[in-house]
Parts: sequence; structure tokens; C-alpha cells
Amino acid sequence: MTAAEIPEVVINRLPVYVRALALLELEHRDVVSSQELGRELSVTPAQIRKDLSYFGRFGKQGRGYNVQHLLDTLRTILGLDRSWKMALIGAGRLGQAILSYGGFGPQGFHVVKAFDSNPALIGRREGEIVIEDVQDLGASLQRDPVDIGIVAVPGHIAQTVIDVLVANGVRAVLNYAPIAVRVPTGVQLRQIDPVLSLQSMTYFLKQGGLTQSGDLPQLEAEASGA
Amino acid sequence: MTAAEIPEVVINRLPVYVRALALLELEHRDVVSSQELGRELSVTPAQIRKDLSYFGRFGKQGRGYNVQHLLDTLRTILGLDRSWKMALIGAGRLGQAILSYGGFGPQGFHVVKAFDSNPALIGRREGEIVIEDVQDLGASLQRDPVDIGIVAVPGHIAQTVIDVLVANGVRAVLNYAPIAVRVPTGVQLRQIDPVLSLQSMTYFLKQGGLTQSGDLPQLEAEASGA
DNA sequence: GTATGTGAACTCTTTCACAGCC
DNA sequence: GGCTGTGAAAGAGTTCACATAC
Repeated sequence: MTAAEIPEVVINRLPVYVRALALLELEHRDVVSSQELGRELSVTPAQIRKDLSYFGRFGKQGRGYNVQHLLDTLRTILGLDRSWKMALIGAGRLGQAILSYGGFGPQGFHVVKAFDSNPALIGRREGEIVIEDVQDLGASLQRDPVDIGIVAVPGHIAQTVIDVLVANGVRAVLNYAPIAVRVPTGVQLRQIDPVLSLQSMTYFLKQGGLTQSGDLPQLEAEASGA
Repeated sequence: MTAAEIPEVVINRLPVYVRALALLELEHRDVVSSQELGRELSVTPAQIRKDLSYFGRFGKQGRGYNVQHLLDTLRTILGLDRSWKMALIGAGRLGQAILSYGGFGPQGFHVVKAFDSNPALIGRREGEIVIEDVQDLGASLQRDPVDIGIVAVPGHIAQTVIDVLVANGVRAVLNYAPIAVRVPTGVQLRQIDPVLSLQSMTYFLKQGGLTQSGDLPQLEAEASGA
């Protein structure tokens, strides 16, 4: 009930906090203040405190936050205290790169199935898994469901693939296809789209000298006043 | 001067419009309305019109927007009417995948240099380019500048690499390293971070039945009323 | 002294709704 | 009839500033 009113932007920032806290944990830091965390992440301390306040009171006045406790709590809130099964659709060049990416496993995300339409790839073994025919995607998910779908197929097929995923119970999709897809309400969708990122940066590059050689590049001024 | 007041969120949406318009152009569509474009992109028509209005008046009342003209205009605004040089730092597994990704070139983005610290990789030819020693990054950029840096190195080196890039005139960075980095004001930074995306989706997955099997998954209801 | 937690103020975005034009 | 362009209104999100607690 409270959960329903938490802004989505806040949820999206929590993983960033988790990552910073995990680093502090490695350094055996006991306590961290919103100010220090904010400096680390280029976020205002007020924002961190406000974000956390949606979920409870985790800090101690005069001290800050207990790193271990806050980390555990945020992980639980985000559901990072368990492991998640993922299916990869598209085992071409990009798909292979995703399969061999070492960053998912340690965070509890596991690709347990992969699919392609290319006969040359179907049946091939990639590490622990065997690439299945994308024709069997629906049936395979019915037999053995996953939590998340990773879409790495060409743009013109992406929407169809996602429709099949959703029809077979997948409620979260990470889409690498460079296309705007639609999903029903209640289904989570995230785009990984480097080209869009590049294409917005060029706007600012074009603006040229504005911030370039004119004024000195400086880190966020730290108003040390109050 | 007007440009200075344009919200960044607006700029970030323009590439999405460009992509949709490019598709319509392929289909030889002459004209499109904000309503149709909005349906395609899951964006409200009002938002599209408002966004475009920051840059001028491109539409014709009663008809809509000329696809070709709007596409050309947006490309010019974003600086997509020229080509951009990029340097890749980190030519390991992820870097290789980025090098062989076919989606940059057609959009005018070209990796013209690549760097690594691994002696086994330095000097190796990858397509058109030869991998250089990351020690020479600064000197190489001085000789032959690039517009954009793509960072695909391990997290603990990313900040250092980015500092070198910035010190040598790079004003836009696409960072694949899973870490929060800092750049001076005036330098554009975009993160490509699939793990963060996954970690925010799990929050909603955890919420479970709320939108799952309860109410029927449906596309954004189209209020056909007014 | 130091730092949290939080209403209130402020700023930024989105949406509305309609005049104006095709 | 249909659709744009845009002030005005509404809604979100961020920051302030201070009472409260350690």
C-alpha cells in the first residue's frame, strides 16, 4: 500500500546506492553519511535521504547509515536477495556477447535458456546451455518459466518475440533491439540502446564552445557554506 | 540562446523521434500526425508537439508533419548530419563486441581508434584499426582527436581512463563500466549498464500479483472519447 | 557538534484544452 | 472535418531548512 506511491525514479536509483554500498562494504566501512554517498555518486545528500525515507528510517542522527544494514535492506527491497532466471532470445553476435558477459552471475542473474532461429546455431552448446529453436520459445517457457527475457534479435522481429514472451508469463524484458517496443501495463521494460545515447550527446557537442574551452571544466562546485 | 533553455529530457527524446521517422521514410510515408507518432512510440501526442515546439513550427494544421522535412530538421538539430569519430578504450571481450557491432556506422558513428593495456592485444588489427597501448591514449588523442570516448574497461580503471579522455579534449563519453563516474560540467556522459536495469526491474517483479494475473494485461487504453 | 528525516517551497515536466489554421 | 502550437493548469520530482536525535 505504501509501496504503490513510491516514485519510479526512486526505485531506479536504489541499485546505484546498492552498488556504492557494496564497494564500501568491501572496504569494511561501518558507517556512511548521505553527504559522503552523495559525493561519491554525484547526487545531493537530500535526495539520498528523501529516497531512503520512502522505505523507513535507516540512519542514526549525528552518525549516518550503517553500511551493512542499509545494503542488506536495499537488497531485500529490490529483490536482490534471491536469484533470477533469464531467457536470452537471439544468440547471434550480440547474444553471444551477452552470454559470455561475466557481470550478471555475481549479481544473481542467470541466463538459463537461449533461443535463435538460425539452424546453424540451434542445438549448439554455449557453456551450460543449449540453444533452442525460437519456434519453441512459448512451449519451453511453459515447461520451465523464467523471470526475465533478454531480447537480442534484429529490430523487425523484436516486437513479435516480446509478445511471445509476455504471452508466456514473462513480466520483465531487457531489450537490446534498437526499436521502440510496446508491452502491456504491468510488464517491465528497459532498453539498452547505445545509439540513442550517442545521438543525444551529439546535440551538446554541436553546441560547441559554450562549456568547452570557455569556462574551466570543474567538478560540481561544493558549496561548503552551510 | 533559445537553445540554452531547452530541457535535457526533450533532447533525449529527439533521437527516438528520429528513429521512428526514419522508419516512416522507408515506407515512403509523406505525412504523420503527432497522434500516430505517439501511438507508435507510446508517447502522448501533446508531448511530441510540445517537444517539437521548442525548435520551431514544423507541422501543418489539419495534416500533420512532413516526414522527410521533420526528419531532416531533427537530424540537423541533433548534429546527425555529419559523422563522429570515436575512440574505444578497452578491447577485451566487451570491447571486441562493440568493435564488431554493426549499428554505429550506418548512423554516422565510427570507432577510429582502440586502446588496451594487454600486451597480447596491443598491435593487433581489428578491421580497419590497430589496437594501441592505453599508455599512449593522451598522446594519440592530441595527434588525432576524436569526438567521443567509449569506455569498456574494468570498473576500477574507468575513472582514470575517463579523466585522461577529458584532459585530452573529449567532451562526450559512453561508459560501459559498471560504476558511477564523475565528469566535469560540460562533458556529456551516458551509462550503458544492463545490471542496473535488471536490478530495478526485480523490484516490480517482487511486488508480484499486483498487475500480474489479476487484471488483464492490456495495451495503454486508448481513450477514444475526445 | 553532526547528520537524519521530512514538511514546505520550489523547480521541472507533462498534460490539458482551445484558438488558429488547413 | 482534422491537427498543430501553446499558454495555463496540473502533476512530479528535487531541494531547502530545520526540528529532532545521537
